[in-house]
Amino acid sequence: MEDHTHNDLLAIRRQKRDAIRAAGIDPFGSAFDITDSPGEIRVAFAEGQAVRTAGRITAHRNMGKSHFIDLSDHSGRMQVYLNAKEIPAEQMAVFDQVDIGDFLGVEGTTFITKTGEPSIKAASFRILAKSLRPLPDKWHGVQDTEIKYRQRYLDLVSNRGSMEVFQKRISIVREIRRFLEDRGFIEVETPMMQAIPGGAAAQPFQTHHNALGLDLYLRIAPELYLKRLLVGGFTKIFELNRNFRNEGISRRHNPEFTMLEAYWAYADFEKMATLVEEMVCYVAETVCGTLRIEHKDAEGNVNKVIDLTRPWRRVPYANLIREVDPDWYDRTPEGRRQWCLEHKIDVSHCVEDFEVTQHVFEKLVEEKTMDPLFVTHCPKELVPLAKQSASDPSVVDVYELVINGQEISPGYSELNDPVVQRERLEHQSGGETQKLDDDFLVALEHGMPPAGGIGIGIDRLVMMLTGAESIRDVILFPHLRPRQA
RNA sequence: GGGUUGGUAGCUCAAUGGUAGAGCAGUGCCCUUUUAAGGCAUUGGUUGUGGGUUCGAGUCCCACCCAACCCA
Repeated sequence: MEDHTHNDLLAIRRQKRDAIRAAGIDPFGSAFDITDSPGEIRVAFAEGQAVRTAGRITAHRNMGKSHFIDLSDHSGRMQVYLNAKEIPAEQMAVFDQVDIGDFLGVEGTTFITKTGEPSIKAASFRILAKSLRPLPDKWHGVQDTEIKYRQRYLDLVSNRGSMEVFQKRISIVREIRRFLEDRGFIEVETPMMQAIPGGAAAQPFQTHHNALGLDLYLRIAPELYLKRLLVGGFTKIFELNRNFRNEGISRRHNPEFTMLEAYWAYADFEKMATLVEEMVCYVAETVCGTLRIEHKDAEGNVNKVIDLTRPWRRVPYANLIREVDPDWYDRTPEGRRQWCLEHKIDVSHCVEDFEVTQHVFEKLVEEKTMDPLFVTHCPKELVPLAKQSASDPSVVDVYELVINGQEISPGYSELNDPVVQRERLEHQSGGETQKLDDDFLVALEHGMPPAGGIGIGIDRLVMMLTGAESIRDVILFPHLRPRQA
Protein backbone atom coordinates (compact mmCIF):
# COMPACT_ATOMS: atom_id res chain seq x y z
CA MET A 1 0.00 0.00 0.00
CA GLU A 2 2.66 2.44 1.03
CA ASP A 3 4.87 1.32 -1.85
CA HIS A 4 2.07 1.87 -4.31
CA THR A 5 1.52 5.38 -3.02
CA HIS A 6 5.21 6.03 -3.13
CA ASN A 7 5.38 5.08 -6.77
CA ASP A 8 2.36 6.98 -7.88
CA LEU A 9 3.28 9.73 -10.32
CA LEU A 10 0.98 12.24 -8.72
CA ALA A 11 2.18 11.40 -5.23
CA ILE A 12 5.81 11.86 -6.25
CA ARG A 13 5.10 15.33 -7.57
CA ARG A 14 3.27 16.25 -4.38
CA GLN A 15 6.24 15.05 -2.38
CA LYS A 16 8.49 17.28 -4.47
CA ARG A 17 6.18 20.19 -3.87
CA ASP A 18 6.43 19.54 -0.14
CA ALA A 19 10.20 19.31 -0.34
CA ILE A 20 10.31 22.71 -2.07
CA ARG A 21 8.15 24.17 0.68
CA ALA A 22 10.38 22.56 3.29
CA ALA A 23 13.32 24.44 1.75
CA GLY A 24 11.47 27.69 2.41
CA ILE A 25 10.46 28.25 -1.21
CA ASP A 26 6.90 28.82 -2.42
CA PRO A 27 6.24 26.19 -5.12
CA PHE A 28 3.51 28.44 -6.53
CA GLY A 29 5.48 31.64 -6.74
CA SER A 30 4.45 35.20 -7.41
CA ALA A 31 5.15 37.73 -10.17
CA PHE A 32 8.38 37.44 -12.14
CA ASP A 33 9.45 40.28 -14.43
CA ILE A 34 10.66 39.10 -17.79
CA THR A 35 12.45 40.99 -20.54
CA ASP A 36 11.07 38.77 -23.29
CA SER A 37 9.18 35.51 -23.74
CA PRO A 38 11.17 32.40 -24.73
CA GLY A 39 10.09 32.54 -28.36
CA GLU A 40 10.86 36.24 -28.68
CA ILE A 41 14.38 35.72 -27.39
CA ARG A 42 14.93 32.92 -29.85
CA VAL A 43 13.53 34.78 -32.86
CA ALA A 44 15.50 37.98 -32.18
CA PHE A 45 18.51 36.17 -30.77
CA ALA A 46 21.68 38.14 -29.96
CA GLU A 47 24.62 36.78 -28.03
CA GLY A 48 25.74 38.21 -24.70
CA GLN A 49 22.43 39.79 -23.72
CA ALA A 50 21.22 39.87 -20.13
CA VAL A 51 17.70 38.43 -20.17
CA ARG A 52 14.95 37.34 -17.84
CA THR A 53 12.37 34.96 -19.15
CA ALA A 54 9.86 32.41 -17.96
CA GLY A 55 7.95 29.45 -19.29
CA ARG A 56 6.94 25.86 -18.81
CA ILE A 57 9.69 23.25 -18.81
CA THR A 58 8.96 21.02 -21.81
CA ALA A 59 12.24 19.11 -21.94
CA HIS A 60 15.08 18.29 -19.59
CA ARG A 61 18.44 16.91 -20.67
CA ASN A 62 20.38 16.01 -17.57
CA MET A 63 24.17 15.91 -17.95
CA GLY A 64 24.93 15.35 -14.28
CA LYS A 65 26.33 18.64 -13.03
CA SER A 66 24.82 20.60 -15.87
CA HIS A 67 21.34 20.61 -17.29
CA PHE A 68 19.64 21.73 -20.47
CA ILE A 69 15.98 22.56 -20.22
CA ASP A 70 13.52 23.96 -22.75
CA LEU A 71 11.22 26.74 -21.59
CA SER A 72 8.11 27.07 -23.75
CA ASP A 73 4.96 29.11 -24.14
CA HIS A 74 2.75 30.27 -27.01
CA SER A 75 5.66 32.22 -28.48
CA GLY A 76 7.87 29.17 -28.89
CA ARG A 77 10.75 27.54 -27.09
CA MET A 78 14.11 28.61 -25.70
CA GLN A 79 16.89 26.44 -24.34
CA VAL A 80 18.31 27.25 -20.90
CA TYR A 81 21.63 25.93 -19.67
CA LEU A 82 22.01 25.44 -15.95
CA ASN A 83 25.46 24.76 -14.51
CA ALA A 84 25.68 23.82 -10.85
CA LYS A 85 28.82 25.96 -10.44
CA GLU A 86 27.21 29.15 -11.67
CA ILE A 87 23.94 29.02 -9.79
CA PRO A 88 23.52 29.76 -6.07
CA ALA A 89 23.87 26.52 -4.15
CA GLU A 90 20.61 26.93 -2.27
CA GLN A 91 18.77 27.16 -5.61
CA MET A 92 20.57 24.23 -7.15
CA ALA A 93 19.67 22.21 -4.07
CA VAL A 94 15.99 22.35 -5.00
CA PHE A 95 16.54 21.64 -8.70
CA ASP A 96 16.09 17.94 -7.97
CA GLN A 97 12.48 18.74 -7.13
CA VAL A 98 11.86 20.39 -10.52
CA ASP A 99 9.96 18.40 -13.17
CA ILE A 100 9.02 18.70 -16.80
CA GLY A 101 5.80 20.66 -16.73
CA ASP A 102 6.81 23.11 -14.01
CA PHE A 103 6.89 26.84 -14.70
CA LEU A 104 10.30 28.37 -14.18
CA GLY A 105 11.57 31.94 -14.22
CA VAL A 106 15.20 32.34 -15.32
CA GLU A 107 17.73 35.14 -15.27
CA GLY A 108 20.90 34.84 -17.30
CA THR A 109 22.93 35.69 -20.37
CA THR A 110 22.40 34.57 -23.94
CA PHE A 111 25.04 32.44 -25.66
CA ILE A 112 25.36 29.85 -28.39
CA THR A 113 26.35 26.30 -27.53
CA LYS A 114 28.97 24.43 -29.46
CA THR A 115 26.24 22.59 -31.29
CA GLY A 116 24.92 25.98 -32.43
CA GLU A 117 21.83 26.18 -30.26
CA PRO A 118 20.79 29.66 -29.08
CA SER A 119 20.63 29.38 -25.30
CA ILE A 120 20.49 31.21 -22.01
CA LYS A 121 23.14 30.53 -19.42
CA ALA A 122 21.19 30.76 -16.20
CA ALA A 123 22.61 32.78 -13.31
CA SER A 124 19.59 32.05 -11.17
CA PHE A 125 16.13 30.60 -11.44
CA ARG A 126 12.89 30.62 -9.52
CA ILE A 127 10.10 28.06 -9.41
CA LEU A 128 6.90 29.84 -10.47
CA ALA A 129 4.48 26.92 -10.44
CA LYS A 130 4.88 23.27 -9.57
CA SER A 131 3.06 20.93 -11.95
CA LEU A 132 1.36 18.13 -10.02
CA ARG A 133 0.50 16.06 -13.10
CA PRO A 134 2.76 14.78 -15.86
CA LEU A 135 2.60 16.20 -19.39
CA PRO A 136 1.75 14.07 -22.45
CA ASP A 137 4.42 12.28 -24.48
CA LYS A 138 7.15 14.77 -25.37
CA TRP A 139 7.52 13.46 -28.91
CA HIS A 140 4.05 12.37 -30.01
CA GLY A 141 2.10 14.86 -27.94
CA VAL A 142 -1.59 14.21 -27.39
CA GLN A 143 -3.08 12.00 -30.11
CA ASP A 144 -6.34 11.01 -28.42
CA THR A 145 -9.00 13.27 -29.95
CA GLU A 146 -11.03 13.17 -26.78
CA ILE A 147 -8.15 14.53 -24.70
CA LYS A 148 -7.35 17.11 -27.38
CA TYR A 149 -10.86 18.53 -27.17
CA ARG A 150 -11.65 18.04 -23.49
CA GLN A 151 -8.24 19.13 -22.22
CA ARG A 152 -7.25 21.55 -24.95
CA TYR A 153 -4.48 22.99 -22.78
CA LEU A 154 -2.63 19.68 -23.08
CA ASP A 155 -3.05 19.80 -26.86
CA LEU A 156 -1.70 23.36 -26.93
CA VAL A 157 1.24 22.54 -24.67
CA SER A 158 2.28 19.36 -26.46
CA ASN A 159 1.21 19.84 -30.10
CA ARG A 160 2.92 22.80 -31.73
CA GLY A 161 0.70 22.42 -34.80
CA SER A 162 -2.45 22.96 -32.77
CA MET A 163 -1.00 26.06 -31.15
CA GLU A 164 -0.17 27.42 -34.61
CA VAL A 165 -3.70 26.80 -35.91
CA PHE A 166 -5.20 28.77 -33.06
CA GLN A 167 -2.68 31.56 -33.37
CA LYS A 168 -3.59 31.72 -37.04
CA ARG A 169 -7.25 31.92 -36.13
CA ILE A 170 -6.53 34.81 -33.79
CA SER A 171 -4.62 36.58 -36.57
CA ILE A 172 -7.40 35.98 -39.09
CA VAL A 173 -9.99 37.52 -36.80
CA ARG A 174 -7.71 40.46 -36.05
CA GLU A 175 -6.99 41.11 -39.73
CA ILE A 176 -10.66 40.93 -40.68
CA ARG A 177 -11.36 43.64 -38.13
CA ARG A 178 -8.43 45.69 -39.35
CA PHE A 179 -9.53 45.35 -43.00
CA LEU A 180 -13.09 46.43 -42.30
CA GLU A 181 -12.09 49.27 -40.01
CA ASP A 182 -9.60 50.53 -42.61
CA ARG A 183 -12.53 50.78 -45.00
CA GLY A 184 -14.68 52.76 -42.64
CA PHE A 185 -16.76 49.95 -41.18
CA ILE A 186 -17.37 50.14 -37.45
CA GLU A 187 -17.88 47.23 -35.11
CA VAL A 188 -21.11 47.22 -33.12
CA GLU A 189 -22.55 45.01 -30.41
CA THR A 190 -26.16 43.87 -30.54
CA PRO A 191 -28.09 41.54 -28.24
CA MET A 192 -27.11 37.91 -27.95
CA MET A 193 -30.26 37.31 -25.90
CA GLN A 194 -33.30 38.06 -27.98
CA ALA A 195 -37.00 37.83 -27.19
CA ILE A 196 -37.66 36.75 -30.79
CA PRO A 197 -34.80 34.88 -32.46
CA GLY A 198 -34.64 36.13 -36.04
CA GLY A 199 -32.41 36.55 -39.05
CA ALA A 200 -32.14 32.89 -39.94
CA ALA A 201 -34.09 29.65 -39.99
CA ALA A 202 -32.66 27.62 -37.12
CA GLN A 203 -33.59 26.14 -33.76
CA PRO A 204 -32.60 28.51 -30.94
CA PHE A 205 -31.42 27.81 -27.41
CA GLN A 206 -33.91 29.02 -24.86
CA THR A 207 -33.21 30.72 -21.56
CA HIS A 208 -35.13 32.77 -19.03
CA HIS A 209 -34.75 36.18 -17.46
CA ASN A 210 -36.03 35.96 -13.88
CA ALA A 211 -36.50 39.63 -13.07
CA LEU A 212 -38.45 40.34 -16.25
CA GLY A 213 -40.23 36.98 -16.12
CA LEU A 214 -39.30 36.68 -19.75
CA ASP A 215 -38.27 33.78 -21.96
CA LEU A 216 -35.28 34.73 -24.07
CA TYR A 217 -33.36 33.02 -26.85
CA LEU A 218 -29.68 33.00 -27.67
CA ARG A 219 -29.40 34.64 -31.03
CA ILE A 220 -29.22 32.56 -34.18
CA ALA A 221 -28.12 35.70 -36.09
CA PRO A 222 -27.61 39.41 -35.35
CA GLU A 223 -29.15 40.48 -38.68
CA LEU A 224 -32.38 42.11 -37.53
CA TYR A 225 -30.61 44.30 -34.99
CA LEU A 226 -27.89 45.36 -37.42
CA LYS A 227 -30.58 46.44 -39.87
CA ARG A 228 -32.20 48.52 -37.11
CA LEU A 229 -28.86 50.33 -36.96
CA LEU A 230 -29.06 51.05 -40.70
CA VAL A 231 -32.45 52.58 -39.95
CA GLY A 232 -30.78 54.58 -37.18
CA GLY A 233 -28.27 56.13 -39.55
CA PHE A 234 -25.20 53.91 -39.45
CA THR A 235 -24.02 53.18 -42.97
CA LYS A 236 -21.07 50.78 -42.64
CA ILE A 237 -21.28 48.38 -39.71
CA PHE A 238 -20.22 44.91 -38.77
CA GLU A 239 -20.48 42.50 -35.88
CA LEU A 240 -18.02 39.64 -35.43
CA ASN A 241 -19.17 37.38 -32.64
CA ARG A 242 -20.95 34.21 -31.59
CA ASN A 243 -24.21 32.77 -32.86
CA PHE A 244 -25.97 29.80 -31.29
CA ARG A 245 -28.00 27.14 -33.04
CA ASN A 246 -29.61 24.24 -31.24
CA GLU A 247 -28.93 21.71 -33.96
CA GLY A 248 -26.70 18.77 -34.75
CA ILE A 249 -22.98 18.61 -34.13
CA SER A 250 -20.76 17.48 -36.98
CA ARG A 251 -17.42 17.98 -38.65
CA ARG A 252 -18.77 21.29 -39.88
CA HIS A 253 -21.18 22.30 -37.12
CA ASN A 254 -20.70 23.45 -33.54
CA PRO A 255 -23.69 24.70 -31.50
CA GLU A 256 -21.93 28.01 -30.99
CA PHE A 257 -19.98 29.38 -33.89
CA THR A 258 -18.47 32.67 -34.92
CA MET A 259 -20.08 34.76 -37.60
CA LEU A 260 -19.16 38.01 -39.27
CA GLU A 261 -22.11 40.04 -40.50
CA ALA A 262 -21.50 43.34 -42.29
CA TYR A 263 -23.93 45.84 -43.79
CA TRP A 264 -23.13 48.61 -46.20
CA ALA A 265 -25.78 51.20 -46.95
CA TYR A 266 -26.34 52.07 -50.61
CA ALA A 267 -24.36 49.01 -51.76
CA ASP A 268 -25.67 45.78 -53.33
CA PHE A 269 -24.67 42.13 -53.36
CA GLU A 270 -22.20 42.61 -56.22
CA LYS A 271 -20.35 45.27 -54.27
CA MET A 272 -20.41 43.01 -51.21
CA ALA A 273 -18.96 40.16 -53.25
CA THR A 274 -16.05 42.37 -54.25
CA LEU A 275 -15.59 43.41 -50.63
CA VAL A 276 -15.46 39.78 -49.48
CA GLU A 277 -13.09 38.88 -52.30
CA GLU A 278 -10.72 41.65 -51.30
CA MET A 279 -11.04 40.85 -47.63
CA VAL A 280 -10.33 37.13 -47.89
CA CYS A 281 -7.34 37.79 -50.16
CA TYR A 282 -6.01 40.44 -47.78
CA VAL A 283 -6.35 38.06 -44.84
CA ALA A 284 -4.76 35.14 -46.69
CA GLU A 285 -1.78 37.23 -47.82
CA THR A 286 -1.32 38.81 -44.41
CA VAL A 287 -1.78 35.70 -42.27
CA CYS A 288 -0.69 32.89 -44.61
CA GLY A 289 1.64 34.93 -46.82
CA THR A 290 0.16 33.43 -49.97
CA LEU A 291 -3.00 33.04 -52.04
CA ARG A 292 -2.21 29.38 -52.68
CA ILE A 293 -3.51 27.55 -49.63
CA GLU A 294 -2.14 24.04 -49.27
CA HIS A 295 -3.96 21.39 -47.26
CA LYS A 296 -1.96 18.42 -46.03
CA ASP A 297 -2.91 14.90 -44.99
CA ALA A 298 -1.79 13.16 -41.82
CA GLU A 299 1.57 12.27 -43.39
CA GLY A 300 2.20 15.88 -44.32
CA ASN A 301 1.69 15.43 -48.06
CA VAL A 302 -0.19 18.17 -49.88
CA ASN A 303 -3.52 16.70 -50.92
CA LYS A 304 -5.40 19.86 -51.84
CA VAL A 305 -4.49 23.32 -53.10
CA ILE A 306 -6.94 26.21 -52.98
CA ASP A 307 -6.10 29.07 -55.34
CA LEU A 308 -7.52 32.36 -54.08
CA THR A 309 -6.09 34.41 -56.96
CA ARG A 310 -8.53 37.09 -58.11
CA PRO A 311 -10.84 37.58 -59.90
CA TRP A 312 -13.11 34.90 -58.48
CA ARG A 313 -15.66 33.26 -60.75
CA ARG A 314 -19.19 34.63 -60.53
CA VAL A 315 -21.66 32.26 -62.13
CA PRO A 316 -25.47 32.19 -61.99
CA TYR A 317 -26.91 29.19 -60.18
CA ALA A 318 -28.75 27.91 -63.26
CA ASN A 319 -25.58 28.00 -65.36
CA LEU A 320 -23.77 25.86 -62.80
CA ILE A 321 -26.58 23.33 -62.95
CA ARG A 322 -26.36 23.34 -66.75
CA GLU A 323 -22.62 22.63 -66.46
CA VAL A 324 -23.67 19.42 -64.73
CA ASP A 325 -26.53 18.59 -67.11
CA PRO A 326 -27.22 20.90 -70.09
CA ASP A 327 -30.79 19.62 -70.36
CA TRP A 328 -31.67 19.93 -66.66
CA TYR A 329 -34.20 22.73 -67.03
CA ASP A 330 -35.79 21.11 -70.09
CA ARG A 331 -36.71 18.04 -68.09
CA THR A 332 -39.94 17.52 -66.19
CA PRO A 333 -39.74 17.31 -62.38
CA GLU A 334 -40.11 13.53 -62.74
CA GLY A 335 -37.38 13.55 -65.38
CA ARG A 336 -35.04 15.34 -62.97
CA ARG A 337 -35.68 12.71 -60.29
CA GLN A 338 -35.02 10.00 -62.87
CA TRP A 339 -31.72 11.73 -63.78
CA CYS A 340 -30.73 11.66 -60.10
CA LEU A 341 -31.56 7.99 -59.88
CA GLU A 342 -29.35 7.29 -62.92
CA HIS A 343 -26.53 9.32 -61.41
CA LYS A 344 -26.86 7.68 -57.98
CA ILE A 345 -27.92 10.83 -56.15
CA ASP A 346 -30.41 10.15 -53.40
CA VAL A 347 -33.18 12.73 -53.52
CA SER A 348 -35.79 10.63 -51.75
CA HIS A 349 -35.88 13.12 -48.86
CA CYS A 350 -36.53 16.06 -51.21
CA VAL A 351 -40.18 17.08 -51.36
CA GLU A 352 -40.20 20.05 -53.70
CA ASP A 353 -38.73 20.15 -57.18
CA PHE A 354 -36.36 23.01 -56.29
CA GLU A 355 -35.01 20.87 -53.46
CA VAL A 356 -34.06 18.20 -55.98
CA THR A 357 -32.14 20.78 -57.97
CA GLN A 358 -30.53 22.13 -54.80
CA HIS A 359 -29.43 18.64 -53.76
CA VAL A 360 -27.79 18.15 -57.15
CA PHE A 361 -26.12 21.54 -56.68
CA GLU A 362 -24.78 20.55 -53.26
CA LYS A 363 -23.46 17.17 -54.37
CA LEU A 364 -22.11 17.98 -57.82
CA VAL A 365 -21.17 21.65 -57.59
CA GLU A 366 -20.65 22.78 -54.00
CA GLU A 367 -18.79 19.74 -52.69
CA LYS A 368 -16.49 19.68 -55.73
CA THR A 369 -15.69 23.39 -55.72
CA MET A 370 -12.34 24.10 -54.07
CA ASP A 371 -11.37 27.49 -55.54
CA PRO A 372 -13.63 30.44 -54.72
CA LEU A 373 -16.91 30.59 -56.62
CA PHE A 374 -19.67 33.16 -56.23
CA VAL A 375 -22.94 31.45 -57.00
CA THR A 376 -25.29 34.24 -58.07
CA HIS A 377 -28.96 34.53 -59.00
CA CYS A 378 -30.11 31.75 -56.70
CA PRO A 379 -33.75 30.55 -56.98
CA LYS A 380 -35.98 32.66 -54.76
CA GLU A 381 -37.33 29.58 -52.96
CA LEU A 382 -33.87 28.99 -51.47
CA VAL A 383 -33.56 32.49 -50.01
CA PRO A 384 -37.11 33.64 -49.27
CA LEU A 385 -36.11 36.86 -47.52
CA ALA A 386 -33.89 38.29 -50.24
CA LYS A 387 -34.74 40.89 -52.84
CA GLN A 388 -35.98 39.54 -56.14
CA SER A 389 -33.98 40.45 -59.23
CA ALA A 390 -35.41 43.25 -61.29
CA SER A 391 -34.63 41.37 -64.50
CA ASP A 392 -35.84 37.91 -63.42
CA PRO A 393 -38.31 37.61 -60.52
CA SER A 394 -37.69 33.86 -60.19
CA VAL A 395 -34.21 34.54 -58.80
CA VAL A 396 -32.91 36.77 -56.04
CA ASP A 397 -30.10 39.29 -55.77
CA VAL A 398 -27.77 37.23 -53.62
CA TYR A 399 -24.52 35.37 -53.90
CA GLU A 400 -23.39 32.25 -52.10
CA LEU A 401 -19.62 32.01 -51.84
CA VAL A 402 -18.31 28.47 -52.03
CA ILE A 403 -14.70 27.63 -51.18
CA ASN A 404 -13.17 24.35 -50.05
CA GLY A 405 -16.38 22.47 -50.90
CA GLN A 406 -18.30 24.47 -48.31
CA GLU A 407 -20.64 27.42 -48.27
CA ILE A 408 -18.58 30.08 -46.55
CA SER A 409 -20.46 33.33 -47.09
CA PRO A 410 -23.80 34.53 -48.35
CA GLY A 411 -24.25 38.08 -49.59
CA TYR A 412 -27.46 39.99 -50.21
CA SER A 413 -29.01 43.04 -51.69
CA GLU A 414 -31.09 43.57 -48.61
CA LEU A 415 -34.85 43.79 -48.81
CA ASN A 416 -35.91 47.21 -47.57
CA ASP A 417 -39.58 47.28 -48.57
CA PRO A 418 -41.34 46.93 -45.19
CA VAL A 419 -44.59 45.65 -46.70
CA VAL A 420 -42.91 42.90 -48.71
CA GLN A 421 -40.72 42.09 -45.73
CA ARG A 422 -43.78 41.74 -43.50
CA GLU A 423 -45.48 39.39 -45.98
CA ARG A 424 -42.38 37.22 -46.22
CA LEU A 425 -41.86 37.02 -42.46
CA GLU A 426 -45.54 36.25 -41.85
CA HIS A 427 -45.39 33.53 -44.46
CA GLN A 428 -42.18 32.15 -42.94
CA SER A 429 -43.52 32.12 -39.39
CA GLY A 430 -46.57 30.22 -40.59
CA GLY A 431 -49.03 32.37 -38.68
CA GLU A 432 -47.23 32.07 -35.35
CA THR A 433 -47.42 35.74 -34.43
CA GLN A 434 -45.17 35.21 -31.42
CA LYS A 435 -42.31 34.54 -33.79
CA LEU A 436 -42.87 37.72 -35.77
CA ASP A 437 -40.48 40.49 -34.82
CA ASP A 438 -42.91 43.37 -35.13
CA ASP A 439 -40.44 45.87 -33.68
CA PHE A 440 -38.12 45.10 -36.57
CA LEU A 441 -40.90 45.63 -39.10
CA VAL A 442 -41.84 48.94 -37.47
CA ALA A 443 -38.20 49.95 -37.80
CA LEU A 444 -38.25 49.10 -41.52
CA GLU A 445 -41.41 51.15 -41.95
CA HIS A 446 -39.46 54.17 -40.77
CA GLY A 447 -37.17 53.63 -43.73
CA MET A 448 -34.03 51.52 -44.20
CA PRO A 449 -31.63 52.54 -46.94
CA PRO A 450 -30.92 50.01 -49.68
CA ALA A 451 -27.90 48.06 -48.48
CA GLY A 452 -25.63 45.14 -49.19
CA GLY A 453 -25.16 42.60 -46.44
CA ILE A 454 -22.87 39.63 -45.91
CA GLY A 455 -22.33 36.86 -43.47
CA ILE A 456 -19.11 34.91 -43.18
CA GLY A 457 -18.73 31.76 -41.15
CA ILE A 458 -15.42 32.46 -39.45
CA ASP A 459 -14.87 28.87 -38.35
CA ARG A 460 -15.18 27.59 -41.90
CA LEU A 461 -12.98 30.38 -43.20
CA VAL A 462 -10.33 29.38 -40.66
CA MET A 463 -10.71 25.73 -41.70
CA MET A 464 -10.11 26.74 -45.31
CA LEU A 465 -7.05 28.84 -44.47
CA THR A 466 -5.47 26.35 -42.05
CA GLY A 467 -6.39 23.08 -43.73
CA ALA A 468 -8.31 21.84 -40.70
CA GLU A 469 -10.72 19.07 -41.64
CA SER A 470 -12.97 19.45 -38.62
CA ILE A 471 -14.51 22.55 -37.09
CA ARG A 472 -13.40 21.13 -33.73
CA ASP A 473 -9.82 21.71 -34.78
CA VAL A 474 -10.39 25.47 -35.08
CA ILE A 475 -12.59 25.97 -31.99
CA LEU A 476 -10.61 25.96 -28.74
CA PHE A 477 -13.29 24.27 -26.68
CA PRO A 478 -15.74 22.44 -28.96
CA HIS A 479 -18.84 21.04 -27.33
CA LEU A 480 -18.73 17.38 -26.38
CA ARG A 481 -21.01 15.23 -24.31
CA PRO A 482 -19.95 15.43 -20.64
CA ARG A 483 -17.89 12.52 -19.50
CA GLN A 484 -19.41 10.45 -16.69
CA ALA A 485 -17.74 10.61 -13.32
C1' G B 1 -31.52 8.69 -35.34
C1' G B 2 -28.72 4.56 -38.50
C1' G B 3 -23.93 2.36 -39.85
C1' U B 4 -18.48 1.68 -39.31
C1' U B 5 -14.10 2.00 -36.35
C1' G B 6 -11.89 2.69 -31.77
C1' G B 7 -11.26 2.98 -25.96
C1' U B 8 -4.96 -1.45 -22.90
C1' A B 9 0.44 2.00 -17.83
C1' G B 10 0.64 9.38 -17.04
C1' C B 11 1.38 9.77 -22.80
C1' U B 12 2.25 7.09 -27.75
C1' C B 13 1.30 2.19 -29.13
C1' A B 14 1.80 -3.69 -29.17
C1' A B 15 -0.42 -8.35 -27.64
C1' U B 16 -3.71 -16.54 -32.67
C1' G B 17 -9.05 -17.32 -26.86
C1' G B 18 -3.55 -19.51 -23.21
C1' U B 19 1.90 -15.79 -17.98
C1' A B 20 -0.81 -8.15 -20.33
C1' G B 21 4.40 -5.90 -23.24
C1' A B 22 7.58 -1.84 -25.57
C1' G B 23 9.14 3.39 -26.17
C1' C B 24 8.73 7.97 -23.69
C1' A B 25 7.67 9.95 -18.87
C1' G B 26 8.81 8.44 -13.61
C1' U B 27 12.41 6.25 -9.83
C1' G B 28 17.91 4.95 -8.63
C1' C B 29 23.08 5.26 -10.31
C1' C B 30 26.99 7.45 -14.02
C1' C B 31 28.01 11.79 -16.98
C1' U B 32 30.09 19.86 -17.03
C1' U B 33 27.65 21.96 -24.30
C1' U B 34 22.88 18.37 -24.73
C1' U B 35 18.63 18.84 -27.95
C1' A B 36 13.60 12.70 -29.29
C1' A B 37 20.99 13.43 -25.20
C1' G B 38 23.41 8.77 -23.85
C1' G B 39 24.65 4.26 -20.57
C1' C B 40 23.10 0.71 -16.61
C1' A B 41 19.10 -0.76 -13.45
C1' U B 42 14.01 -0.34 -12.17
C1' U B 43 8.66 0.93 -10.66
C1' G B 44 4.04 1.28 -12.76
C1' G B 45 -2.32 -2.29 -15.17
C1' U B 46 -9.95 -2.85 -12.05
C1' U B 47 -7.53 -3.74 -20.55
C1' G B 48 -14.19 2.32 -20.86
C1' U B 49 -18.61 0.16 -17.61
C1' G B 50 -21.87 -4.04 -16.48
C1' G B 51 -23.33 -8.85 -17.72
C1' G B 52 -22.58 -13.58 -20.52
C1' U B 53 -19.97 -17.86 -23.17
C1' U B 54 -15.50 -20.73 -21.90
C1' C B 55 -11.20 -25.02 -18.22
C1' G B 56 -9.36 -20.07 -19.51
C1' A B 57 -11.51 -13.45 -22.21
C1' G B 58 -7.78 -7.36 -23.65
C1' U B 59 -9.41 -10.81 -27.56
C1' C B 60 -15.83 -14.03 -28.61
C1' C B 61 -21.38 -12.55 -27.46
C1' C B 62 -25.12 -8.86 -25.28
C1' A B 63 -26.25 -4.10 -23.13
C1' C B 64 -24.56 0.61 -21.87
C1' C B 65 -20.93 5.00 -21.78
C1' C B 66 -17.45 8.12 -24.54
C1' A B 67 -15.02 9.50 -29.11
C1' A B 68 -13.90 9.69 -34.43
C1' C B 69 -15.67 8.93 -39.37
C1' C B 70 -19.77 8.09 -42.89
C1' C B 71 -25.08 8.46 -43.83
C1' A B 72 -29.91 10.78 -42.87
